[in-house]
Amino acid sequence: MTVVTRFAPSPTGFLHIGGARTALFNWLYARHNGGKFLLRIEDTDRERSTDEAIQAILDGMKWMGLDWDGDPVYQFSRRDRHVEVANQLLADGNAYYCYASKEELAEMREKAREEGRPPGYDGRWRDRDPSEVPEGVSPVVRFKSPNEGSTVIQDAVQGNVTIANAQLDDLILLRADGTPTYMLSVIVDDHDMGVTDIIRGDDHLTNAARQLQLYHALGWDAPRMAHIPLIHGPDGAKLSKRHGALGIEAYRDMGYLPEAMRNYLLRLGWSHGNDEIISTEQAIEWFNLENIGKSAARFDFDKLENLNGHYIREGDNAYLASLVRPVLAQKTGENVTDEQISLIEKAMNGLKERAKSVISLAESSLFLIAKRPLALDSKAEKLLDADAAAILSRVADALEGLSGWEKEMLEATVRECAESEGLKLGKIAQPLRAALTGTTVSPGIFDVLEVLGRDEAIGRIRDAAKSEPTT
RNA sequence: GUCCCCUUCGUCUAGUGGUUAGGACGCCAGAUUUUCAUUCUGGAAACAGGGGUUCGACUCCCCUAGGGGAUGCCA
Repeated sequence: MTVVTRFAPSPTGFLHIGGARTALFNWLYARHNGGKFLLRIEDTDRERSTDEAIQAILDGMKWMGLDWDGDPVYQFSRRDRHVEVANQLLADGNAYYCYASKEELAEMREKAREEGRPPGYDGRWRDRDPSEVPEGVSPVVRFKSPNEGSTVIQDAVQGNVTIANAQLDDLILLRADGTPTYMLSVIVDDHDMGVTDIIRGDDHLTNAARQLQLYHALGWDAPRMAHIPLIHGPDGAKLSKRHGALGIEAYRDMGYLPEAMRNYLLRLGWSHGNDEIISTEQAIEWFNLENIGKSAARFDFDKLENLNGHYIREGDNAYLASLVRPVLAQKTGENVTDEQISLIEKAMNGLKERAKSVISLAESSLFLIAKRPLALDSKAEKLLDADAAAILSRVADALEGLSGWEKEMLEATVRECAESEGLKLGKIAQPLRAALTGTTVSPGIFDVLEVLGRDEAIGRIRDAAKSEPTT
């Protein structure tokens, strides 16, 4: 049977990191097995679902590079089908109308707690005579779940998990207003969509038992299940919207690459021996359910950043330049020209070696597109004293005499200057760097010299030396 | 309260009865170097506790502790 997985977020907020990992695992599993990966938007909570959230989820998925098969399924649009199944359950005697009020429910919960019993609805309308139905109360439809025995979840990650049926109360299938609840909708949709494997957070583990009972009552085969552990924040607490969980777009804005996110998230909870750097292609080849860990993991920015640095260093120069472009535009408040981008692309080898994020890549590119005279930071300014100015002036003279402008000859020339001045290369390189970049940190100085080009480079050196050509 | 799950360096993890308990991030030291990074070398750092089972337990069982999840007319 072809594998069919799905990612089923509810659009009540953005796509957070845990959801992104769940989506990734489902995607990898489907791709690994040559199956389908479906997307279903669980928007049955009309109060809290928003179009903005749907858009954020779609955008987040696209950014992560997780493409789904077919069109997204909007759960709310399938409500008639859900009601139909509820009616079938009713007709088969597997469901019933319940007229209990919210107050009664609250009482039941409190009482159960006091008596140390499993909490929940006590089933008072399970077998009640229709003549007792109160006036003017619209009932909910409840599932008549088994009271005896137990339900075993054969989970691909958690192993066999047994839950006593007495622990599970009669859940609501249809609300008083006639709309289906999540518990009903998921199983109907998973069944109708032909989902074979459900991979989701283990906060759904108890739900799984309830859903299994429903599958059983309906005479349907249940999909295979894999409940993956949740991701915690750096402090070990639950990573939730309330606790500083960020939407996936926040990571994009912080300058993380999607390939780094994929690698990091994959490794958070899944392993393949000692492998750390795992490309997406490799991940598709290797991914399985067996190697998913059972314990919750903490999110660690340091490791993400390290991976991000790796993928930036490995990244294609034109690709990186294109990512830098909007950041630069935002930082300078000006439009970035194609010429400037090609300049940055040319300098990319030196730039990307030093970057940990697209943001820092953009920041270190700034000097390339700066206008003369350069603004100097305080350290650069300190470096450019009178002595330095005099030396730079002579360096400018020497460079001006050059017939070409290739890195090798630039380096040879500067080294000669150092030798004739009786100075170590560093004594010239640092002032030169300050003059050319306005800072004390940059790619190799000869690369900078070459990329900047003759006129711009000499101009910047003269600016710093406050000198005119001597000839 | 009730039920379920988890527990190897600070963090992510490998390990499936016999290992000097391995790797990665981070940290520390050193090498390379025109700055910063990269790269390379080395170092400190862990089996939650207690009982069993066994010739032998990180690996199997039980208990305790700690952590997490569920307990909605949310998903």
